[in-house]
Amino acid sequence: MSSALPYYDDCIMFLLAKAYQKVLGVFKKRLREYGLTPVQNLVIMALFEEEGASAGELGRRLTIDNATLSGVLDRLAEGGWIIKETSGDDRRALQIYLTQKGKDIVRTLLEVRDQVNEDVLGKLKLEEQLLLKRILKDLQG
Amino acid sequence: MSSALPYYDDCIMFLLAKAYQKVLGVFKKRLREYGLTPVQNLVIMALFEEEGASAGELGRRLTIDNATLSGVLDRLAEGGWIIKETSGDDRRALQIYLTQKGKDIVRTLLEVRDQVNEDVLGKLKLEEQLLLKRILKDLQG
DNA sequence: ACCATATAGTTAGTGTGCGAAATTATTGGA
DNA sequence: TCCAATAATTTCGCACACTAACTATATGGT
Repeated sequence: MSSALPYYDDCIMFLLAKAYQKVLGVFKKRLREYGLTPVQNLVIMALFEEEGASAGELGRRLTIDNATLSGVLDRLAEGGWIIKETSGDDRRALQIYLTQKGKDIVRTLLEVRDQVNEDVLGKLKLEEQLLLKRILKDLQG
Repeated sequence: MSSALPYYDDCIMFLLAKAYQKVLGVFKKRLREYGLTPVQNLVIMALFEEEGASAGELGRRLTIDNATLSGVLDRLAEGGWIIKETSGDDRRALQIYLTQKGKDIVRTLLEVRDQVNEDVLGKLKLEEQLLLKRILKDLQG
């Protein structure tokens, strides 16, 4: 007498999708007042950690496709968060820098991240939080 | 003496995003030969479990936005997987059914799900798998 | 019966993700 | 030096995801 579970209750893709969408929504809402999206946030933080990075370097660091990143960078430049220069060493490549506006938002973005982490993970035991992070990293590899 | 972690190593949104993208990619690749996307797969399975469902019911079950679902249903109908009828009870609503082609793919979709689960979760201990699923469900709520 | 309100679904606009083709610049031989 | 193979980025096309606006239908109260 098996009471069949719904299909998606045993579909890891579905479970990940919905957890991700939920968390992304929280993040998005918190960023709205700054006019930034979650992905734009990630790119700003990656640039803060690696000034003058090229698009390729950012893409590798963030696992974002070149084709996707190209548009994200355009919107960030248009919003005055970053500057795209062509590299002197290799004129195919970009050197991308945060503007002052970009640098000024970094502290806020760190706070937003920590608030979202707390919102989302707060209800879990510390050991569960650590295990979850470890497993999610393992899944990527 | 804090050796600062990269920003995203302590950003649950990022960790979820990348794990999800990885698993989604595996799923997508396995479905390509059938001409279905992962989301289309989900809708077919939900319809299999709830024949004649309306768009709203599918959306609630799968946590998919009406606006998104509308396009997904169009593409499924165009591919001959489903039929959209307007309900007699309430002419605003749809009654959506699998075609024979849609019913015939169900067994395959179950196999694909199980293969992907095995691919992705196989390296984890069983207790880790269960904990992961539980936590992901908790995050949604 | 009538109208305000609510509900089901579609459409438009923006952002993201990804495969594939195109563009421009670099490099390693022949 | 010149040309083929590579590499960095962009562009195009398609599929979602989500917000807001819109259409069509239902419903409840007067």
